[in-house]
Amino acid sequence: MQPDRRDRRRLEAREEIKDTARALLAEQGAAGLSLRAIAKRMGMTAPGLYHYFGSINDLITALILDAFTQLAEAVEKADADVASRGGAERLVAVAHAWRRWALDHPIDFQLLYGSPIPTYEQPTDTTYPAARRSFLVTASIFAQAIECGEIDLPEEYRRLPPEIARSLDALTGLEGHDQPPHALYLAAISWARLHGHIMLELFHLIQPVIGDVDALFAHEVNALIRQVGFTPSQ
Amino acid sequence: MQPDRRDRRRLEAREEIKDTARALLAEQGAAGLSLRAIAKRMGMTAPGLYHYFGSINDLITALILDAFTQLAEAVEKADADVASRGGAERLVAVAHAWRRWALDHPIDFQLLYGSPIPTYEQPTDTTYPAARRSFLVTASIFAQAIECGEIDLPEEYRRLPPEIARSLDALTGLEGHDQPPHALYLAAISWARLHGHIMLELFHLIQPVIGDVDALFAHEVNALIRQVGFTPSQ
DNA sequence: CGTTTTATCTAACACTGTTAAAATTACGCG
DNA sequence: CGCGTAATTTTAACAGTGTTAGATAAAACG
Repeated sequence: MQPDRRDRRRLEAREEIKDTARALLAEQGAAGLSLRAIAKRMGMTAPGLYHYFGSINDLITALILDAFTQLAEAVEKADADVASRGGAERLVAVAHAWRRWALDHPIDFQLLYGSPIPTYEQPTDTTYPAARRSFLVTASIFAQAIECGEIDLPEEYRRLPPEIARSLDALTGLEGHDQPPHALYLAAISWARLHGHIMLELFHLIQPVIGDVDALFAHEVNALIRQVGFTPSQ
Repeated sequence: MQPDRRDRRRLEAREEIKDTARALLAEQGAAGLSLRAIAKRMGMTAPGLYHYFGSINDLITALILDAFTQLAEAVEKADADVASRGGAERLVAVAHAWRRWALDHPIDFQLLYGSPIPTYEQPTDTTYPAARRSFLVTASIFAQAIECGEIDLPEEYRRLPPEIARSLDALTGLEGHDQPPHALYLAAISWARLHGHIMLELFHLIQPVIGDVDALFAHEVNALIRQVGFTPSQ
């Protein structure tokens, strides 16, 4: 017997299903995603897919995990491209890459950070590690910037609330979280600011008042850089 | 004939349908919402609902509009309760009321700012005015604070990007937008920051790293107050 | 070749939104 | 009161959905 060959065939089939789902998702949005549609496009029938995914929820979860790593890779690449520069520039690059990926993959992004499928319930324990990968890029930048003295922490971020400091202390050193508390905190609030802009933009809620959302985002990223304490001259 | 009586009956039926939908939504989430479920609970059949709503999309849109005004009223009330105080305190009150409403009505909030129903497409031109009402509360606070000299604009917000300034200038004076450009801009970025925190919190994405999200939000609101230039002493 | 495992299909169930047509109810007026 | 009209509501049906059970085809192994 050749389990490799069979397993490979099985994995290929899983990939083909996911690719078809992604294509359907891109063409017709979340409403166009259905097992029967996927199966028809692949030349088979819906129940056949159950040999590769236990349910449509499992399939969606797989798509979400893939999308998270795709986002993380885009963000990591953007960071790597300017790795030689200072933390401020790296953070700017990461922020713009993050937004760009969201705008280029709106359905995937809503799959990650919205809940476009009513029947679908996100298995938080599974998806969070995938979500964390992008976050850690930001956290690492802050960690290094703090260590290198690129950041002069403003008063409001110098002393963290004790409850939060406790959580962050407990986290530091744990599984991949080798960043100091301040880096994690700054990364978290940066993530939230970034995320808010992107989501409002994706839903076209901020365009009517601001108009040029590109300029808004660029300006706000610059403001963020200053407000977290990056020294302007550097 | 008494059109008033019939119209009133019709409006009451519409309200009953929406209330039933809200109850179903609260009990079973977005997945539990269906015309047949609503009809069954009301003691009628699904096609009967079509005399009150053209489609389930129309019904959802109505729910969204109601939720937007409910959010706006909560925010306006929070502002009114501290109307005598300074802009900083008003903004803090509004921010917390906003978050509180979101946490107390997670499904409604996702209905507003997510797209929980795949087949549903938001009629932006209809929902945006409703969304704007909450936004205008924040904008008004900023407008008054700027006028009263409560705000000493930091460098990064003193000069706005020309593309944005142009949009904001065009908006000022138009339909209810009597706020100066800087007030609108500060309100927009505050909204985005607020929104990002709330969304990440609703999806339980920020708890694993921060822990005490109440403390995080309170701290970030305080940071926002300072960063937009509210004088600390006031 | 036969056997056994793997993969896929057909049929069915309980749902979904929606439409057409029929049936029922309520109302105003002579 | 009773008739006629208009407003409601129901039944039946269509085309979808995810999912399961059981039969069937295909491939792999001895």
